[in-house]
Amino acid sequence: MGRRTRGVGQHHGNLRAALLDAALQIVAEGDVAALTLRAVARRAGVSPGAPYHHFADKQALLVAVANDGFRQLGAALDFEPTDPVCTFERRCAAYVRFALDHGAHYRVMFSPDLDGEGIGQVAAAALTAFAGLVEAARAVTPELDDTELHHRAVLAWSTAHGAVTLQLGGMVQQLAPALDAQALATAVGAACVAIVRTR
Amino acid sequence: MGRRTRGVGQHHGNLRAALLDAALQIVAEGDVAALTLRAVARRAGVSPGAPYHHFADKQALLVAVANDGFRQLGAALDFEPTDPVCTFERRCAAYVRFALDHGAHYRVMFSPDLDGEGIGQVAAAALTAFAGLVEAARAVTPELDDTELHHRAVLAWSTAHGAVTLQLGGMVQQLAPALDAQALATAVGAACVAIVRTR
DNA sequence: TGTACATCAGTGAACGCGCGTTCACTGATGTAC
DNA sequence: TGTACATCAGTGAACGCGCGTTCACTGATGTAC
Repeated sequence: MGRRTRGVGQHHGNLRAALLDAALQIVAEGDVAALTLRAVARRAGVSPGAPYHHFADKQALLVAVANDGFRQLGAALDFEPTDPVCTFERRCAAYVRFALDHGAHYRVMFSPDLDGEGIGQVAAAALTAFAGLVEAARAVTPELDDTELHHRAVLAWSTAHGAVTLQLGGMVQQLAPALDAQALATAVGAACVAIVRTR
Repeated sequence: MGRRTRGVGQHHGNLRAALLDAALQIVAEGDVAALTLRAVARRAGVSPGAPYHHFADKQALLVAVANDGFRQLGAALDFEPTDPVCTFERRCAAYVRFALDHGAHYRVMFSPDLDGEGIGQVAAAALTAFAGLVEAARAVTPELDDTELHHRAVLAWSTAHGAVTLQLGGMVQQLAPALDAQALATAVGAACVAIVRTR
């Protein structure tokens, strides 16, 4: 259980975590396309076969990264609700802030390369996050029926997700240089409130 | 210039266009990751080397698809302005409608795989599209300064882009089954108006 | 209208590469006695 | 405290594959005379 001397050619100690870390580093530097199992192993200083002692295959590694991300996102959005509008606004802004602070995680979480087994888990995690958004919206406009509430929540999520995607792609920087990560998060929060309250 | 008999082993006639078509078909069926030059050639019924008579390399093919998409998007958004609010709303909705109707195009247009030469062209096209959005927003709220106008336009674009991305990923279908493409476009239009007008 | 010829747009085989995955192996670790 | 042994978590070589790209080639097309 304790640290061991990192002598040549034997056990690593905590390779699983190191592989997840390495994966995030790779995504942070290049795009998701650079995220190959061999590159991850290389980055972790380990042979190409080593990851298979911790993950069934490449997909399992991707799924683990995504689940990790959704877990952290859940934690980032989990704070005591206060005033309904304020809570909803903060939640939306926190979503954007988290996504921009954890760009690599976020990219994997929404990567179209996520496929096969275990993706159900990931989808469920995304759904849970969305449910939180719906509930926060319900507190703001309790008079709306469930369908309308879901529609508004989809629009709010679209705004947050779109802002994150455009920013991570470097486009916001080009179009509105004054909008840094923090300002973007705040602006998205306000926009989401406007969306839910409109009409 | 006329059609020729498609006899074995000779000229194709209009391979360039056929390759662009094939690329779109492939993206429409799988994800962008399935879009390999060899797959495109295969789909077009041609040898792996043939595309090189029409495109310098794989990137050039991607760029051509993206430029094609932006050109068509520009056309879809180019209609006579009427009432400012109505025009802005219609433009945003038309953006979403176009993107969903041309999902394959859209995916390539915003693919992170777009790199290298010629990407400047694509970026310029995206910027032009954005400028149109800003102008439409300016007509709605002429009292805002340029910076604030750009910020609102970024948020509106985020909403449209996010909605398209989530829908193309199949997530909207899961979260709000009643929101089909048309309804989503309409809802995004209304949301964008709310965003630009807010405060 | 024919003929010679340059050009164009294909073919198909080949290249080197990095990928995901497998597998026999090996040395370190932890446990039973 | 030692010793025998099962297990664990690595190595590194190898596999087959599809990729992007190149290249010598070839047959069809279009033009000059």
